[in-house]
Amino acid sequence: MPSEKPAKTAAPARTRTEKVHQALRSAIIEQRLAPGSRLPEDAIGESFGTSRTIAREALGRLAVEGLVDLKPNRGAFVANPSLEEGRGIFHVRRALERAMMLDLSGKIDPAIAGRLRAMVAREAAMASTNEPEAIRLAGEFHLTLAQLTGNPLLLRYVTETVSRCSMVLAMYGRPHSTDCGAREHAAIVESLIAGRIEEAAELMDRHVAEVAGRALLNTRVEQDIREVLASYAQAIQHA
Amino acid sequence: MPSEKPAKTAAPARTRTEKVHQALRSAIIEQRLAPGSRLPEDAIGESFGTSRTIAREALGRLAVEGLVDLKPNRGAFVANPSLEEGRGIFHVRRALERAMMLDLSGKIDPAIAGRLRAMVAREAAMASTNEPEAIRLAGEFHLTLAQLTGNPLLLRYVTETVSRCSMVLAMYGRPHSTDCGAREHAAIVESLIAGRIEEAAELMDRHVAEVAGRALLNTRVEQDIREVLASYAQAIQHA
DNA sequence: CATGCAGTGACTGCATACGATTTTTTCAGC
DNA sequence: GCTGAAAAAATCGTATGCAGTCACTGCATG
Repeated sequence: MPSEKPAKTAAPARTRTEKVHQALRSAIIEQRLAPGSRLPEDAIGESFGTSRTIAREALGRLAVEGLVDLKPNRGAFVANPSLEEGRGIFHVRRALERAMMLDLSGKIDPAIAGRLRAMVAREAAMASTNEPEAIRLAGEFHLTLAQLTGNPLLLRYVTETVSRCSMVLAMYGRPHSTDCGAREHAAIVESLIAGRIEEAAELMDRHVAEVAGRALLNTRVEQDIREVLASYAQAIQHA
Repeated sequence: MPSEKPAKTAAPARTRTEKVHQALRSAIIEQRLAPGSRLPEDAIGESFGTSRTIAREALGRLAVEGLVDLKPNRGAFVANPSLEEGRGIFHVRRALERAMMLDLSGKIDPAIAGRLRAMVAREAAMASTNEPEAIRLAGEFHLTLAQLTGNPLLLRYVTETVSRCSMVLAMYGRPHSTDCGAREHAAIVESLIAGRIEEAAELMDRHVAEVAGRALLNTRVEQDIREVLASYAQAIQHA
């Protein structure tokens, strides 16, 4: 049982289905639920004090979002993207965030500028003291920018890709590879505020590419049980 | 009752939920269901010979896709994007399809080249004789390219945006504004086959922008009842 | 010792039932 | 006839129950 409460997102979540939907999403993104693990409807219902109906519906929606795999007659599993899929997700995110920056042209007034600077400052402060919080803030930074475009679809896609990217990073990224984000975010914000949109877009593009590169290039994680067991099998043979 | 059968998509759709999900999606995209119309769970269940459970789950998933609006305790409605949202959707699509083209670098072998040329040829042939089919083929062209990238997320997003763009076009586009697509598609394919990826991306970018522009730029539809009634109110005052 | 097969258990797929909430209709009072 | 409140209808939100399907275990067989 997790000791700390899961982070709450924005919306109030009227119905239980939505509550469970969001809770599961957070749990998956925050890696409380390991990729590939089973998600039985019963267990979820019991955890949240609801019936299977709710759990079932939430799982269906998460499947649409790509956070869980739904296998017919077998049940739901936390998505377990391959390294290759991870690269693909980052690729899409990069394109989206570039478009997002271009869309922000003329939408940065002084009040917003202040808010963005404050966000980045908080992020920088957390970088050395509270890493999980820093990671969360880094993600929120991108989401805030997406929100500023006023484009609901863009917001949805950026939200989804950011979620899945953090999942991929947790799976394949090296630890401590995230703390460098604040400085880059700051540069992006300053370009944005100065109205140098093209430059900001370029910076963002490189930022996302670098985050992807840091994590995905050289790491390799065994996907298959057999790969994991191979080394043990060898050990046995040598013994 | 519709006389022709709805078009079937790729997947076999094992469960009834998935079947209803896909059927509703097709119905919405093909404009069989007008934007804004109610989607009562009972009615849907009855139409498909299932219980509300199925209908409800399908609606929830469609809501995640953005094709229906789910209002708490009120029910589901076919999405009714404003002109502004329509522009936003096209904006996202443009970014995605640009990324898609760049992703196709080195993935066009002779066999694929042939397939693409054939597709465009069929499209051109249909342009004057069978317009609905031409529109369908035009959409399929984009989907085929997305599939060729081998990036599942990109495919999903392109599929979604293409769907929603055709919806938006049907709502706000002028009639007969779609037939010019084949020539542009041909140019894109030739650049692609020749390996001039940057050029192909540029062409695609302009292509999507133009499709959007043709439809959305000069048309204006009153979104709000009040806007519609404003002129009448004025007339009364003048009388 | 490896392989095939039937029994068992767990879990999903779907339908139905009931309480809650919203919308519409009805009807009394002005 | 219009306004407003109360009753009625419609429809959603959720729980529960049953049947179907799949995976797994253990045993028999080559």
